[in-house]
Amino acid sequence: MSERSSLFAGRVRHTAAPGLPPGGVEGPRRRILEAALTLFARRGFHGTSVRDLADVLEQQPSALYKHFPSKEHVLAALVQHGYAMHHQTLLDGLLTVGASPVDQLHILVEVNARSHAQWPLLAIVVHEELHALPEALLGPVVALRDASAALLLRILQRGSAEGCFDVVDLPTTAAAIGAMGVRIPLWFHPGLGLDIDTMAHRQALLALRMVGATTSSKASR
Amino acid sequence: MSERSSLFAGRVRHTAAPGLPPGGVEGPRRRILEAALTLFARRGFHGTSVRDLADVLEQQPSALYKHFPSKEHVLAALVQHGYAMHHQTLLDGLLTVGASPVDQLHILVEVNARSHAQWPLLAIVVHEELHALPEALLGPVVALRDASAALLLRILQRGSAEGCFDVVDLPTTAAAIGAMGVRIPLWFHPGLGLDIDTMAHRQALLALRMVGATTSSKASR
DNA sequence: GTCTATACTATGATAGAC
DNA sequence: GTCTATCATAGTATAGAC
Repeated sequence: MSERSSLFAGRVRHTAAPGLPPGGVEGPRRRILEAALTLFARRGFHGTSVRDLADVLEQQPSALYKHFPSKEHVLAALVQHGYAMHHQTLLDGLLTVGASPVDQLHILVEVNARSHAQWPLLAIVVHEELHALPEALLGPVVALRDASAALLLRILQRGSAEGCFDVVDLPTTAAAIGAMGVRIPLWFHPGLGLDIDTMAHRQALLALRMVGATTSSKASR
Repeated sequence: MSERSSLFAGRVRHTAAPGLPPGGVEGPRRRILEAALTLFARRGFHGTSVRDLADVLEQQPSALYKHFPSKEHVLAALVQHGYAMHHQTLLDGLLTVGASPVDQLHILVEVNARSHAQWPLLAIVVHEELHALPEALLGPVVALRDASAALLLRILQRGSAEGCFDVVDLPTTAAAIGAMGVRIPLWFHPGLGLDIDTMAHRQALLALRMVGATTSSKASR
């Protein structure tokens, strides 16, 4: 339980390449984003200088400014990429199930967990470096995050209204379910002998337990 | 659900004074720690300069170096203070209950939640800025954190062995329970119309649900 | 124990040649 | 689109007077 594992705090563990999900940008912009992703995840946005980034890329700092107008724009692109991918993942998951809140919560938690486990560097940067974005770059990005949160809240509300959930307290429960996913990059890694799909499935079971809905057509191990 | 609330990410919200729990240091060192706490929580360790800190204190940067040998030592003192207070809180809580794993899990989650809700600035700095500490200052501090994590794990293991818990998966469950507490400073605030004790009690209920132990002598609302 | 003054380095970003 | 060279500022930390 040591080697600096952590249920309560920590930072990123392994430097899984590529780190950045496919899609969106390509070419030199992508190369820069991948390098920045690793550095920001390990040392933080303010802990990473433009020179550090240029060193990893084996380029001069000035070369980066042909692709991004500032260091902050690099972070903004990463966060945007992360939230967009994540939100799309949630929507894709929801499309695979029916109208049952139980099934919807199950799949939402499952794909959320898979997403965080599969792209831990991106999850870290998005969650822990967002505060470094200036207001101007924050707005568009936060809208996507709020949309994802709203999905969870709506499912919990519908499940309560329909009587299939027994939700103790909406904000506390939603926050607990969200927290479970967000923290994945800080403790989960392949070396645990627990594969991503199993872990994701078990998080879904935990979420269903939290809302008092132990039975699910999808929950049968 | 907007105004930048956040189930999935965020930063600190309100600047509740004093922010730093009582005990330990006093005098000028304490004044410095309190100012640093607010700044580190809001802008991060690397996002805060010694000049920023001196400005808040209405002193010259050089004055700080009579009390701390470096900026990193200020962070180390904060993290140490935070982990020590937190661990003591957990132990104090456990002393108030008997040998039942159900009661022990209940009280552990409850006092953990209260601690995070009451000292959100400190929790933020401890959890999100720990990575900025150099190895030399990290060791002693991390030992306390691991001891706290071990308490939770042992309770879960005992409860499983005694048959009062049905734990789906030890690391996943422990991480989920820990995550729930760690994220409190990012969404909970007094303005929600949910007081600390109620929220803490409900987190304890959620934890008991996660381990399949819905009944508890302390859990009766 | 605080001040003024300053050393020295690192930082984000730009200019202009190729 | 990358390079060399450089600017202006901000960074951590120290020296020495009071």
